[in-house]
Amino acid sequence: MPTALDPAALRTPVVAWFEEHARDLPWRAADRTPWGVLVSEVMLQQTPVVRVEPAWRAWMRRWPGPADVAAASTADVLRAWDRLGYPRRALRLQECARAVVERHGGDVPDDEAALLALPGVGSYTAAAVRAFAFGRRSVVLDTNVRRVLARAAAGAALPAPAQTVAEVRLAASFVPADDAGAARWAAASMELGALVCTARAPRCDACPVRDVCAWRAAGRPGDAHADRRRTQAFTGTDRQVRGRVMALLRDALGPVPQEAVDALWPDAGQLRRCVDALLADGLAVRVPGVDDDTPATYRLPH
DNA sequence: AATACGGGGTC
DNA sequence: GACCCAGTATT
Repeated sequence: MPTALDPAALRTPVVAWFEEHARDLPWRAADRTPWGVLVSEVMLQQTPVVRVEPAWRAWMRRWPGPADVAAASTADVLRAWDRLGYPRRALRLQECARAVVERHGGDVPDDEAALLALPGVGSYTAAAVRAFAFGRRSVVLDTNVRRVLARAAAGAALPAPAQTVAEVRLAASFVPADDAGAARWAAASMELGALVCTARAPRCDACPVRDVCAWRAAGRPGDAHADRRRTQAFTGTDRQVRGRVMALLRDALGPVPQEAVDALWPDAGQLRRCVDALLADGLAVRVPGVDDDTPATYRLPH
């Protein structure tokens, strides 16, 4: 086991690099609001920055605060979400807006427990909102930070498939004690992972901590967990079918007849199961025909 | 601890 | 065609 990496030896160059190279993202602007930060974090759950940015701008222009989202039609919310993926996140975001209005008078809370209690907010998002919206200390551990620490501190090519307690403890040991420093480290370490210490082709030559990186020192060994990482398929899965149904309902001007839904997918059984699941999830609504001769229609929830 | 959950860009 | 993306909720 190599000598433990001194937190400051990693932090100082990374934060300095961040001052120079931070992207100019709208949810980082001086006029940002806690709600805007929360919206960005939910949109960024499994969706890349480049796709979120335009959607976030349009969303925030249309619904600047949680009360605006709370009052909106769910159908409009789902259409504005468009193709950001996992539309249940849009549903949760609206539930979250309503919870912020009802529980907190329209102000995003800044304490961990209250944030975690909001729909769609898990450990990462709660920590990120604390740091980026309120400048408070928290342990922000997303896929970027996990990778940076796995390489720089643990000498591994990639973090383990599932987050471990040891990993959280390691991450916590790098977080400065003060609020401002912790928030800065969170943003800087994430940005390094996003721009330099990337999953695919890391730009080690441009890395501010190449001299202290354990992975680089070890000769950039391969991924030890490669055998246990299974890539999730998409083609032919329920996720693809659900996506097609949601796209049809989103783009439709009015109710969609049963036969239009039926034409979406060749496997009638799978399609049926997926539509039923969407109804159960609250992502779609089935409107029965007025009599036995008129077919049912489908639409987004109001 | 595993699994479900979108969709698109990139190598 | 595989891999990845500022994860969360459920089982």
